Amino acid sequence: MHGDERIILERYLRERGLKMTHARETVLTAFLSLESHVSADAIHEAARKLDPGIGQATVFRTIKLLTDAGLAREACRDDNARLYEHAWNHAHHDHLTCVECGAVVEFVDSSIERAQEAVYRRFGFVSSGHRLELYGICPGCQAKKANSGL
Amino acid sequence: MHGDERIILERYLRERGLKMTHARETVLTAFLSLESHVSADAIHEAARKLDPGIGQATVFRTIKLLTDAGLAREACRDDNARLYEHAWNHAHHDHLTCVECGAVVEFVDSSIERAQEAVYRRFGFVSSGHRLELYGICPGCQAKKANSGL
DNA sequence: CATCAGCTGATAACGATTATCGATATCAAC
DNA sequence: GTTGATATCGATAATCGTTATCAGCTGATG
Ligand SMILES: [Zn+2]
Ligand SMILES: [Zn+2]
Ligand SMILES: [Zn+2]
Ligand SMILES: [Zn+2]
Repeated sequence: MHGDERIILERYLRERGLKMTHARETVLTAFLSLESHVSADAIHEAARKLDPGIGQATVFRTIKLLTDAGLAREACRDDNARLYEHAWNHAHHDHLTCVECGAVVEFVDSSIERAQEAVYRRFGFVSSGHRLELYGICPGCQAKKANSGL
Repeated sequence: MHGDERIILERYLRERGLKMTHARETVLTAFLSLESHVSADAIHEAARKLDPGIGQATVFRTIKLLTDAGLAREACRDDNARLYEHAWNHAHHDHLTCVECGAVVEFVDSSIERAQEAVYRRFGFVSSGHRLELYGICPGCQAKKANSGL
């Protein structure tokens, strides 16, 4: 499991004279064991279950490596903290977040993606990525509100 | 100039037993005098030119009031810091940012906006706003790259 | 005048991230 | 195996944007 990601990271490190170490492998395993959008703190916690000696600084450093290697991606921000998600074999998608309960729906909408390409062309830009976050109230929270309000 | 915004803020404050003070008026004027996307620090700097006694805390507090009153809106984030822009008589728009030089183009694309509505309907959410940021390389930076690279 | 709530600026506190540092691990060259 | 250069580690301090705290001020009310 997660063999691909390990190989990707190993190659990324080797290509710039860096080393695949136990700590980095532990952080990678911890990150891959978590789903959806996780904070550096959550990754640290998961990593310490595998090896209690892993330090917080190493987690931050390794997250940066994972991001540069294309294995992680900054997904959004939980108010103050950055949240990361898997980027390898995890196709591009955007996020629809409930402002009441925090639920997150991942979606892809091809007509949005196409329209974005048209915007790039309109202004002569070459695309290098985008971030789209829709905010709203999910069906569950709508029902809750309707019940309490009526 | 800026009479509308002043009246909006005054009413917002009065409705909840708060007061229109000199410091708040100064911060509002400073904010309105700046264009595009500004940090709390930039607003503080502009406010101190009007009244050197304005404190940093007051700027943060007033920005929150302006946001709640509908006069300001959190536009994006300059890495770590939040950036604000005018929200009154300043129609909704999204941002196209050059990752090389930092230039920002504001745009509205009705087909993107419509497609977003369709996403809300698809998942049964009630919309409460969205944030779309496109990143790319502007024509100027493309030319610069082509010249130096060739 | 006395009171009371809101407001102010300075300062301390906070939390996420980054930089620093001495100690340790790695590994090629000798 | 020894050496030495370099990378890495975890702990800790430092940074930086933002918030909370607090003592003094202001302006209205009675
Ligand atoms: Zn997208
Ligand atoms: Zn996601
Ligand atoms: Zn939009
Ligand atoms: Zn804008």
